[in-house]
Amino acid sequence: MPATCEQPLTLHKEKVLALKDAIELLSGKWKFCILLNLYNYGTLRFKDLQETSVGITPKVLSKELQELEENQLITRTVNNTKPVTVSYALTPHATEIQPVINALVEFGLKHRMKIKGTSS
Amino acid sequence: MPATCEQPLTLHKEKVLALKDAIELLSGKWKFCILLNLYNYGTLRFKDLQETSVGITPKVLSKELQELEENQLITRTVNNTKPVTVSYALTPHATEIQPVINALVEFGLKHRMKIKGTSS
DNA sequence: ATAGTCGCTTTCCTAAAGGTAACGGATAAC
DNA sequence: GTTATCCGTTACCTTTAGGAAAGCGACTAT
Repeated sequence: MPATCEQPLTLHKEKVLALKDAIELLSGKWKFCILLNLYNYGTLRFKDLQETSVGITPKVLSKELQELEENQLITRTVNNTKPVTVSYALTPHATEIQPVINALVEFGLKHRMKIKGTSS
Repeated sequence: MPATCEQPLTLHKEKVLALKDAIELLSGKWKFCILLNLYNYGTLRFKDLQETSVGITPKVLSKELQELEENQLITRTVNNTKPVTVSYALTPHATEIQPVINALVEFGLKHRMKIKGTSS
């Protein structure tokens, strides 16, 4: 039905499925933010993530971290420190998301200028 | 607090804000999918989008399109055809999102192989 | 006049996301 | 023994996203 079709239909459908997988995994208010902080700082403890992801509550942070770990995007390491601390870090597999985040950040910056300049 | 800091704090905070803006705008189950279809086909009518975004209901599609239009990512054009048709197309500003979608698709493909190969 | 297409809108509902607040065990400092 | 830190968990609640089903106005074809 569409007027133009730039690529085979099957290839396009595969892309749609892959996109839906990625969305199912990463959508929500916090996951990208958590990952960005880990990209920037390398390794962060629970409390660090609570502070850098401004506004998140411990309950939600805990849940997001579990989901990211289940999907092998981060690792969880318990350190035997004085009060127990837990370190979170990215897995190699998570580096595949870095281009996504970079692109999102860049779009966000441009969109800010575009929209907030227009509607004022 | 974080162990390593690869860039100035202010720059990082700006990135976090831009990322949150982008997430607020694009998160959800359908927006990326709609945009991908428009990238692929160039221009689509309401019903085309309903078919290519498999599973979406007219109500939700309508809402998503309105939000995308409000944010100047797509244009809405009413054609004076026999039964009324409406064409949706991307704005130049929307091309900024293409890298995001490409990166998401690529991640989705790799993640499929990684996870579904592992857990079987 | 009946039935179909297209682009929605409306109503109703459920499930999930996410927030608030308080508490828990472990350990350590005062 | 009281307080504090760290990493959560639990219980409860509100908000939002999103799905199901039906209808509607304009037009067309039979």
